[in-house]
Amino acid sequence: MLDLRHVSENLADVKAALARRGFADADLLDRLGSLAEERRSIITSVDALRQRRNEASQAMGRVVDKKSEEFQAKREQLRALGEQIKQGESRQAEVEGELESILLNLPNLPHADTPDGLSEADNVERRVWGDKPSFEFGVRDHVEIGTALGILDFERAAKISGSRFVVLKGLGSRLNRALMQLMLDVHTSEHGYEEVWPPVLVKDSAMRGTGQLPKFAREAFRIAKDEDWEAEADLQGHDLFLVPTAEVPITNLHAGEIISEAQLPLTYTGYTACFRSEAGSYGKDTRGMIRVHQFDKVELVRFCHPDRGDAELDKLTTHAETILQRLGLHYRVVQLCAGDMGFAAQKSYDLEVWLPAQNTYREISSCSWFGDFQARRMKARFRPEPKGKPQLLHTLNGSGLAIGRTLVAILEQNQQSDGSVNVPEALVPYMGGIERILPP
RNA sequence: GGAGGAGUGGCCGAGCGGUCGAAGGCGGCGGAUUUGAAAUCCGUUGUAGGGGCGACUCUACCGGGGGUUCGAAUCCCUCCUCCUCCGCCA
Repeated sequence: MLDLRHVSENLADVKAALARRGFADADLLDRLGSLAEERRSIITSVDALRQRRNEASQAMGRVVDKKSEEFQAKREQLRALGEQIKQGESRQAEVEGELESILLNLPNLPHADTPDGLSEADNVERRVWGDKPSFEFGVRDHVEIGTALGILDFERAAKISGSRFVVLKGLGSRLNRALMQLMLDVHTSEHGYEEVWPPVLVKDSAMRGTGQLPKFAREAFRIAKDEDWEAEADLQGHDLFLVPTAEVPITNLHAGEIISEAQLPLTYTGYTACFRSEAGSYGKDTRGMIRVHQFDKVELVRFCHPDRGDAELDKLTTHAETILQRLGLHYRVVQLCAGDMGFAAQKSYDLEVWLPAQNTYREISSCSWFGDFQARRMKARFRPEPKGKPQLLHTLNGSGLAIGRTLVAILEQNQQSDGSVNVPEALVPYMGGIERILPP
């Protein structure tokens, strides 16, 4: 969420910044400006009325004879004043409600470093690691490879759960588990993250905190708690959502808290299954396990001092990259342009791994710096040393990595002419010494 | 699912419907004392939003929301959370 004061005092700048990401609803921002003004004048007048009432009420408390006519008359007067206050308060609540709903739907302002552009095509390649593997045989995609090896089963997944699901079997399942362990081990013991295993069902307040709600409700799976199932459209805390990423529960760990500055940065890594409805992506990546409703991911989350955000983003990105390097997977890093960034991000790098069967790089990690955007929604603050006023934290997160897509990349980049797949050296210990997955 | 109990400031904990943003303690900060430290003493110490160049001032907040009242931390309703006991359960 953007700061109301900042937005209303810098309307033109905010409009321009939002336009960079393709958000061009100038009327909405004007509406916000006039509401902000109205809000201030209501507060001023209601406060004055309240002050009058407080003084008068206190005077009444000191009156000895509470049965006197004077007292009765005064009481009538104050009753009218009370009505006025009530009216003012309800108008204030109305105005603030509308302001909040506008603010909750405004995306973050792109950072000055974020390049211009409105689509994926405008992203900027920052670096490339490794070389494209070359094959002297026709490359096959992960669906073919995995199915032939008997480690991926899309047909049975569809039987059980429908399209966009996969069953991992045998060494496929083991590979998935090995990846999870490798990632968590590296991030905890080499990069200093604290490991957490959070709930994957979360309240709407958590989804709001990180920015998934209210705008992207359709992209989440929602669990109804009781027979309200279809009845209630508004989200009043009765429902739970399946997390689309561990970012949600882990970032919300510190919602409503005030952290002491000395504890910063706070860094967490955690594995969760992730659930996405993929509404609006019909027909996109329908084959294979690139885009599925349920996948596994190890996430990295950092909370830091506002001055450190940029450096923290570089660090976080490097941590995610380490995994790809350990696995020997060819990839590149692109910086997202303003229009391609997520709703809450102000600066983002994507890690894109090479998929030979698609002859393209595909996102396997997205590392973002959110500034105080999420922190404001969550009320996550820190206290500057030694005795300063609480200030909003900065939050960052990135996939480290999406396990499913990593598995795809391994199958495709490490495929052999005989249909087997080499297990990356770093994973061999986690695979019980198995170095190669052979066809049955 | 059934029966009870509780939610107050960073923490603990008091609080007859008016003088309560809230006693007291702990913690934090500043100072005195000390060669230094501990101990002791004195002072200070919430958040947010208005107004003012500023000193400052006003308003709101005692789990959330609603109500009663001239006036609510205190009374009523409702929701949420936590705890205890019983049942069920991986």
